[in-house]
Amino acid sequence: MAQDFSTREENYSQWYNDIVIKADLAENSAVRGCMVIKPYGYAIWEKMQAVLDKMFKDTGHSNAYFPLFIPKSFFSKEASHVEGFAKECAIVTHYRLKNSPDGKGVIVDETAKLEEELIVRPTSETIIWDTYRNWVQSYRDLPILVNQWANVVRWEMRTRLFLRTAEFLWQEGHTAHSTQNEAIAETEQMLKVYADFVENWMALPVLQGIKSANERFAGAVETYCIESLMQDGKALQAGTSHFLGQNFAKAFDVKFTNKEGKQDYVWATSWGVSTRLIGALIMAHSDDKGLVLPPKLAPFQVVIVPIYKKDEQLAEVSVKALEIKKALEAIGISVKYDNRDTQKPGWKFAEYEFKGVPVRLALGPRDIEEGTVEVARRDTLEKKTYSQENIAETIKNLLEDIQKNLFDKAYKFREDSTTKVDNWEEFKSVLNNKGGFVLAHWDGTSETEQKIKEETKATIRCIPLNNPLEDGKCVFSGKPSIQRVVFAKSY
RNA sequence: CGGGGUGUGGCGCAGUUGGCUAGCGUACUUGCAUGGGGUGCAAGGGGUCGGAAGUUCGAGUCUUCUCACCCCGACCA
Repeated sequence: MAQDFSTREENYSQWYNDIVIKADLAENSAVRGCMVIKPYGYAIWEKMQAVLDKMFKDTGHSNAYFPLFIPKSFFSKEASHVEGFAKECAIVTHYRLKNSPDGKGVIVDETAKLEEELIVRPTSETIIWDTYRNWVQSYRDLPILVNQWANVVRWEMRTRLFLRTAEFLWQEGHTAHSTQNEAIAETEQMLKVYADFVENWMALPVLQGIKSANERFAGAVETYCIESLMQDGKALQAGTSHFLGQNFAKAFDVKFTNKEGKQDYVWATSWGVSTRLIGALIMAHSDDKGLVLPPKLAPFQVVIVPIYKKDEQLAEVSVKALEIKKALEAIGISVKYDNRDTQKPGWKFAEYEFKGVPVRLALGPRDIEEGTVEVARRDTLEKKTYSQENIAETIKNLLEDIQKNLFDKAYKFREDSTTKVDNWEEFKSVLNNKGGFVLAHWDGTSETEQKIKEETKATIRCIPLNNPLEDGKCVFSGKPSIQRVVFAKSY
């Protein structure tokens, strides 16, 4: 069978869709905007969850679970929050169905109308802060360090698998603190956790920074983010961490008695990453032959494909293959031995290639005779024959090398795609022709950012942490500026 | 939510100004050969043409409505 993928060059978004479908990660469901995450795609999410969950626990957090439904009245308690989410909420209005009078199916029973309508959570701040009120009396009850793994619903107009769906999976951390400084430290700590995860596990370099007022989370005082760059030159926000100040504490009346015996509102944070990370993972590393996965997140890191003609040969090859599998597993490498007789070796090679398995071993009668094994790496598509001696060690090093190579490649791409720009013409030209991150001076006003967005589609992705100060003139308004900020078109 | 497009065996598609038995590729099943990069040959099974209503002697084809998906906008993680 010939090439059945779109290439990045031909049609980037089609290429992305093809990979999601053909690598068996997810598919559209019967429900508009909602996807089915298939086992292979879900396995990646489970790996992400496992790593992040440990990171959260290691920083002192515990998991809990709050309801899917939120009373409508909760939403209006925090003004900017409701404004931010009102337009994309799913609402439960009734609790019963009945048989249709015409005998065809069921209809909503109008007599079963809910006293108070329920919102399907687009995020859980309101229900959680309403709950926290009862958990906090004294500074001794703080901090509260809770995370939940959940699904949320945002009624999006236009959806794309993993990148934007009406329902998605995520984690949301919600913490409460007795001081502002402690809450800010928590916000920054979790940003670092995300950056660590995305760089060291997803092999994707990120910029860490804070959002401009326009891009800030609805209800936050400050939004911190990590921003990554995709191969088409568009930015993707990989994670956010919010310092919520006392906004939600005031809205939900969460007070505590401090050491001085005085009442004060608690200080809050929230932080989250979602299944969108899988979209980032796909777009960051994959090529025209399909998915490319970093070894640390691949559902299985190595696949062994036996080559044989007769059953006796398969038996012989299998002995060796299982021996190698065992040796690899002994040092923590996950291995699939694909001895299905229903598919040909060549077919399997192609399949594992577009599913992004980092390393493929082929083992046949010739190898048995010569004590060798053929090793193919997915990232560079190189094929080499190694001795079976020390094969586990060889593969271990190879996996580490692949992980590093993917990061380095993505890092180089980001560096090559980052441009300093000092005038408006150049700004527009770089965005339209080259894309990527554009570092430019900005006068700090929302109006300017808004106008730039209208003219170029680019937004401020972040103001980097520890950003070097540098006098200059705003690329749009010409007004004085003290630093460059990061502009890009984004997902 | 606006503009454009597409819905025909699992998947990808063809189907003329309405016409008689709805095709092709691939996948699937069986057999034989094959097996170090998506095997070859042969024989088979599978479709109320997205759904509903209408026009007509006759609808995959025309009309209206509806649903879903894709692309481009506005909005958003």
